[in-house]
Amino acid sequence: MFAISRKEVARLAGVSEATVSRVLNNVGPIKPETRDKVLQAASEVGYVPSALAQQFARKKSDNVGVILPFVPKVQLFSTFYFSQILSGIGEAAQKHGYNLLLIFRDPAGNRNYSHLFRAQKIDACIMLGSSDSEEERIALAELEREKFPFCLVNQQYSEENYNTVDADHVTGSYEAVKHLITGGHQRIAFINGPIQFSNSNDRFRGYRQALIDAKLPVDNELVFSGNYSRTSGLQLAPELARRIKDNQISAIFAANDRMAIGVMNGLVPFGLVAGRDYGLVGYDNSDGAKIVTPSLSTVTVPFYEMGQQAMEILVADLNKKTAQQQRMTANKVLLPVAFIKRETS
Amino acid sequence: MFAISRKEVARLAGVSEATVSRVLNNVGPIKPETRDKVLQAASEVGYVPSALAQQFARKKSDNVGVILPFVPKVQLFSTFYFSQILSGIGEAAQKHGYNLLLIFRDPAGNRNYSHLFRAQKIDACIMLGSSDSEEERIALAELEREKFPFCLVNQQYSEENYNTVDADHVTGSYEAVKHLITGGHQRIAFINGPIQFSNSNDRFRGYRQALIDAKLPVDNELVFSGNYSRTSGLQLAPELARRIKDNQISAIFAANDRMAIGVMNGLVPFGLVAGRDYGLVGYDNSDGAKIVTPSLSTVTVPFYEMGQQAMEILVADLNKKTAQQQRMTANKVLLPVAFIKRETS
DNA sequence: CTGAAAGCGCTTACAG
DNA sequence: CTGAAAGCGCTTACAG
Repeated sequence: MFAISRKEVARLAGVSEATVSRVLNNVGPIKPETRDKVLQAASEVGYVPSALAQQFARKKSDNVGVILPFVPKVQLFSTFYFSQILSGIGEAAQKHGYNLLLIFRDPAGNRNYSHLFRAQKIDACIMLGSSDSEEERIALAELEREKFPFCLVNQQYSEENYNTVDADHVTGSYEAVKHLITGGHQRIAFINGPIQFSNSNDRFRGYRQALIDAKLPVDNELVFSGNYSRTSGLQLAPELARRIKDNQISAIFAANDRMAIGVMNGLVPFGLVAGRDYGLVGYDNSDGAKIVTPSLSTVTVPFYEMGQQAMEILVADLNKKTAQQQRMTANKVLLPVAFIKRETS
Repeated sequence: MFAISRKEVARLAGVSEATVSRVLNNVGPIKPETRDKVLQAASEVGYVPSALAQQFARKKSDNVGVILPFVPKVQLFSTFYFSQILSGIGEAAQKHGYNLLLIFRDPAGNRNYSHLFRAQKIDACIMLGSSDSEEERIALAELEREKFPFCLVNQQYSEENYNTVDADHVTGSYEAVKHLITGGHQRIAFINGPIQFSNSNDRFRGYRQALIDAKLPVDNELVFSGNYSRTSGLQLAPELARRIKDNQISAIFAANDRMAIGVMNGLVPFGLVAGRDYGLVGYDNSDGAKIVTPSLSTVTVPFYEMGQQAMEILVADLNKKTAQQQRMTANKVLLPVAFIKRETS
């Protein structure tokens, strides 16, 4: 149960403890044979440096925090969405020697992100599921003011100079709607998610522009809103069914797959089948889109790459900081998305 | 950018630094007015203790590691599965003041879990997606030998005395198959996952027992194997189609929903519809089971609770350790599952 | 009830 | 190229 100490290694190798550290950290000039002696001794006793002591001495935790919506709410979000992003973050973190600290937002709505930095629990953090609110803005502004490195994923505060990794949802939505129009649809309903998410607004802009470019009217009566859950799509079904049957709606574009699938499932009891009685396009290219019947046309988003890039940006920032570089200008990355045609459209 | 130090607080409150620590940690007897002075001073200067220094001094990282399959492979597993368990772990961790350190297994197959403990990066860990292999057994045995607290989720090494949280997959599978038998099915195929997972074996045992209890033969010709992915189910479709049409198979029980859905999707081109032309039951009650058409009968597993319990077991172990209690006997928890009837059966 | 001091196990500037 | 020593910011046994 006793940890093997550095002292032991030093004794065995016949050098000072400082030299052991230097060899193990590959720092400073070391005589090759000294290095060998130390390495030999270290592996002999199975020495493992204490990360706790290193972090303390270096004043660096090597942890990158990943902020997630508070637990019960995670379910509301697509698990697909988070898993993909998280995997991407994990891959890049591993590559650069950082640990991932998972942090669920406080249920009480408390947004004290800087506390995590002040307590030195994390060196940087990645915000997932961030949404525009007064508290969130205040919390992010504080991080910025204190120069704590962070990066937003899939959420933008356009007027702010924050690191951001997002996907081109305007174009993605534009393509989705354009596809429906090309397919002959003129009355296209849009089901959006909450407007606290910048990517909801992006989708609306794409939807709107596609209509305008096709010289079709933008009718507020055709814009609905849900909360990105399947249930919220399901609940709109009766209203949508009525309008489809009245020929007021011929196709539907939903801001994510889950709502699209909710709609699709909900319209079946009304005898309405996607792809046959109305066009339907979702968004995200989640696992669900492939397995539903008929399969769901959608827009694929490079979530994995988004996670990777967010991590890369932070690593770059952390290295700059080490190099005493001052003001860093924020990095804003926008990745491409792609429309995927399946059976519902 | 300068962290406010404890020294500052001590000066302001007119006490020693030791007293500041005592007040903030609520340890030892403190005169109420001293406490007030310190608390007042601390909040005045916005003092936040360094977690790094605390962890170092206490020789305790407050981190619980969550070991996940290595990144590319995470996709093979159901994201649903991990999200649920992770949320449960997160909830319990938060409650007890532990941080979650996400650790993806080494792609190289290296299983040096103890290194994480020796480096003091984690105080305990939870194993997700563990499967029976020589390397895994060696790595776990080492943890046990060193008395590093860990807990397995959804995987058992029955002959070993390890902390384990699992669900009663034998009964779950038994119920699923019994339901099919009750529905009049006599030739029930079983699609299992890799046998390195104890829960695959559990499912087979449940399947087998249900047949035996119903005085039906256990026919090896009816047992197939996949890898828990949708694709592996899809690939079995041609063979299954042939057998269904030959009346050799009347129903299928798949070890998870994804394979069941793969089968279901794959049989459609053969004109075979689940629930009409053959009975089908999956396992997990994933999101997918609800959205496919026809909806999939399945077995629901309390993943969230499993995560919670794993964390609770570890917290109890860690507290015991602190209290110098010696040999701890492992905790083995088996949670109940429930069959859910939907349209495919 | 409180202070002075040792100690946790490293890193790293300084001196040689 | 290497050693002696200061310092990182806490906790906690010891003394009073």
